[in-house]
Amino acid sequence: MAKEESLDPKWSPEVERQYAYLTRGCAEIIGGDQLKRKLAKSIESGKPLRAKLGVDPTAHDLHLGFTLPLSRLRAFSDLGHTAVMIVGDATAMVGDPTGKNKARPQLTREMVDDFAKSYLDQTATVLDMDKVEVRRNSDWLHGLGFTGLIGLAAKATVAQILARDDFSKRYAGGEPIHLHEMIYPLMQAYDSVVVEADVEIGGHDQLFNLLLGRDLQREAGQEEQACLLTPLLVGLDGSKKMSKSFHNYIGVSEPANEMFGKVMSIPDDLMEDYFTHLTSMDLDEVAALFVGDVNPRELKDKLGQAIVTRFWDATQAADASETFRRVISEKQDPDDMPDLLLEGKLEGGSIGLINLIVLAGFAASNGEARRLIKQGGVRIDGVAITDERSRISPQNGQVLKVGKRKYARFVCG
RNA sequence: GGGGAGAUGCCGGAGUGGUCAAACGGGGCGGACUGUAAAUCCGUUGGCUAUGCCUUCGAAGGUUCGAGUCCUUCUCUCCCCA
Repeated sequence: MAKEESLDPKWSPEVERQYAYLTRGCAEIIGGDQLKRKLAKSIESGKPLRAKLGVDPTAHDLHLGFTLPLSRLRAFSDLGHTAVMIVGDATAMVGDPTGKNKARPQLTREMVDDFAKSYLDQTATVLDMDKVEVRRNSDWLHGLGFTGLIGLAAKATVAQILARDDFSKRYAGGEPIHLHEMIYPLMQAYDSVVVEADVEIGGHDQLFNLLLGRDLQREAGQEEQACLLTPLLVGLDGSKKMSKSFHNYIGVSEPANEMFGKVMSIPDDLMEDYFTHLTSMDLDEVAALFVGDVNPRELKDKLGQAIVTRFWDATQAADASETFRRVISEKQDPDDMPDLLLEGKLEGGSIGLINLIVLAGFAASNGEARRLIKQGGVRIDGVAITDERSRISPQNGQVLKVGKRKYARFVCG
């Protein structure tokens, strides 16, 4: 990469500025030199570049990992280029095989439409949707027909597709690979041809897919797209990539307190990564944070507030920080907690503790409630109760605490 | 079309007739500790009207006093040959 750039040092400062802005935090850049050339041309002609990001609507929640490519797309629109967001409603029904060790369940039309809507809503937390060109790839993919599909399929070889890490692993591991999954990369690569993308943005695991876009564009007589690969954000567990299926994610629309708390739970080593990729802080500034003696707790608090501010606002961020300190660090009760209506639930003014916990929704079964009690995780007004057979006579306003974070206030009659 | 292997709890993966609600690991949960919902350590992890009972090891039948473990059929997957 460095070599490629040094070949042509004549780029104007404006090209370099835009390039740096657009590629901030990228894990890999394919065709970086091409991108600079495109930028130079665009600046000269006043014609904006077309930056493509494809998103398959396959679930309701958008998590912070998705915001990395979204932020790159945002960078393009910030600079006056055209952000093209492709809602992969056709590809979603096939299912991206990337990183999967098994085929995804087939989604129905209704599910995809539903997901697409909530995706776009959540995307608005990062992008200014008025500036985004939204396209659905069913518009062209569904009209391809069998002949068109054959034509597409002729563009790649089985060996090429199988060379992908995820496929080869599945193949080697004796996992099923369906034909339609092999078509997937072609479908999304074809999108690039249709929207005439100058740049495509994607997660690092999408490398193969995006490269195929370049191939198809070349064959179609278009200039190849540059590819900006964002790193895969590591999830809360500190090892696997953030993903819904690993339960290690923070959703973009989670409540401020929840979001803040989850940030506080990341391993310390992850902080720099999160500062880099989830805030817009200057990279030098980020690096400076980690120089010398730093209190990880303070730093993580700062990180949490920065992230909550981005998705909510500064006031909520400050509140979340404060609440966390009081409730978690100092083990005080939070200000607001759900009421637990006990009217009609009591017998002779009392109730079994186990029933109470299940009633509050803090345990899925009596057995779980019993376990929680025995393990000392149940408190009423701060007093631990460890006898599973206890009967409680709840008083209005008393606080039931289960585990570290589950609270309810009794409301009697 | 032929031959072989396999399907176990949230996940991975042991288990080959009773002592199996099922080893072990991961994850989850609880506790202690702490600078945090980090790290570490300890405990726990099917359900119930609970020293017993019920449901669970791809599905349905069967053998047996007794089956995750044996038999039959079925469903699904993988591999090899054609």
